[in-house]
Amino acid sequence: MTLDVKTLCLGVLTEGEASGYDIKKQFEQVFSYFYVASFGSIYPALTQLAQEGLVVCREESQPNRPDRKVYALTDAGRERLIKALQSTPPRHRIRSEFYALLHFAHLLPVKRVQELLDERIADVNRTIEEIESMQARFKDEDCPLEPAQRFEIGLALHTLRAHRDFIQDNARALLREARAQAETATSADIQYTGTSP
Amino acid sequence: MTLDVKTLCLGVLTEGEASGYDIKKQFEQVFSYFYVASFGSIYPALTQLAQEGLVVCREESQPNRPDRKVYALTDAGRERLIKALQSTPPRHRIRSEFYALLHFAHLLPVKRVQELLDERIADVNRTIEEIESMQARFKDEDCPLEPAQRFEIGLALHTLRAHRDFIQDNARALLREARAQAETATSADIQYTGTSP
DNA sequence: GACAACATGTAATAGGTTACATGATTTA
DNA sequence: TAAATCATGTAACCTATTACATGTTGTC
Repeated sequence: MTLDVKTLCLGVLTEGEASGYDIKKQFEQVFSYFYVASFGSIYPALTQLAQEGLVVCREESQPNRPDRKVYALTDAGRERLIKALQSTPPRHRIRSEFYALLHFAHLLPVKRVQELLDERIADVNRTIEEIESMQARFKDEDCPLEPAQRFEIGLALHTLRAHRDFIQDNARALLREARAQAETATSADIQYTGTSP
Repeated sequence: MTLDVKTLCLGVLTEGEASGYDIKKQFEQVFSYFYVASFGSIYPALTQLAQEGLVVCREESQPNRPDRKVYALTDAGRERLIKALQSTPPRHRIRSEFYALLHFAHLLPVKRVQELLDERIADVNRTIEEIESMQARFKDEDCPLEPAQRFEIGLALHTLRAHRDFIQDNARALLREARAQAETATSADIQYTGTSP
């Protein structure tokens, strides 16, 4: 079994009522570094959960704002969530264009490789900042994080920083080697430089 | 654009001819920690690539073995690959049941949390060993890895070890806190212990 | 006047996975 | 004799993304 959007929605709803829009924000702010979901999967998920009686829906009209559908967890929903959490194996999959591109970097101009490394560092830094700002938000609101959530955030930050630091510490040497190899290579037959006539 | 199975197949074929079966092995042995693909996606990918003229196929019969279809990269295929590598943004997505489960660990018995951490450590160690054995294989065969490939492997190992070490260094404290919280909680209303009558 | 935030939803499409069908040979 | 390795392929299914449709209010 795999933890799908439906189950994660139940999870978000353990923290209180929410609309599909709210849940999307929660996904972005809290789960984004290990789970991505779009409206196109969240709205249908909520509809299904309501049909199964795992959530209840109440329509709310607001002044100067579109109506919203506010969902709340039912007892059945809570049970279902806990069963799912009990039986889901703790998988962790990576789908990385970055690693794949590195693997074939010898087919690319050195400039492009440098770009890849720079973009990756920027990306990781953005993720780190997002997680840190979430951390700060929870501190302010004094809605305390669970111990396992602090652990989770600590682990994510530690892992991301190690990843970034390795790139920063070894990028120079890699680019130097790559440049040396590019010069040695018999002109244009190995690398695509984009400069052949 | 996203780096799909078709493009990765072209990539594998830059290292020489291969059958679908060979390519699957390459995916498992070399890409497995950042890209997973099954036969159900590889075989159709090769058929399509052949139709597009990006690879050529030659049927080979072997004694005491089933026939195999050996694919080779064409010039068009090589060009297409390089264009894809040039234009693909270096994304890196994680889909982690492990992190998700940690996020809702307060809904689970401490024993289950311990299990999750243990399984994760075992998983990471398995991945590390796989990568190290691949590294060793390349050393033996004296088919030297490209600089960027050594970088890639170094980065993966460094990141995985940091991830594992954080878990190992902090698991005890987490479990202690979780146990303390479980005792404080007013009996069965927060946690599912599986022991209520 | 354009864009972002608020708010929900659907249809087409993408990009896989899983399970099944088939079958010989080698190894434990 | 059971299982693993070699070898290819398809059909059903799943899950989620992208793009679109619709409309208000507040901000630059």
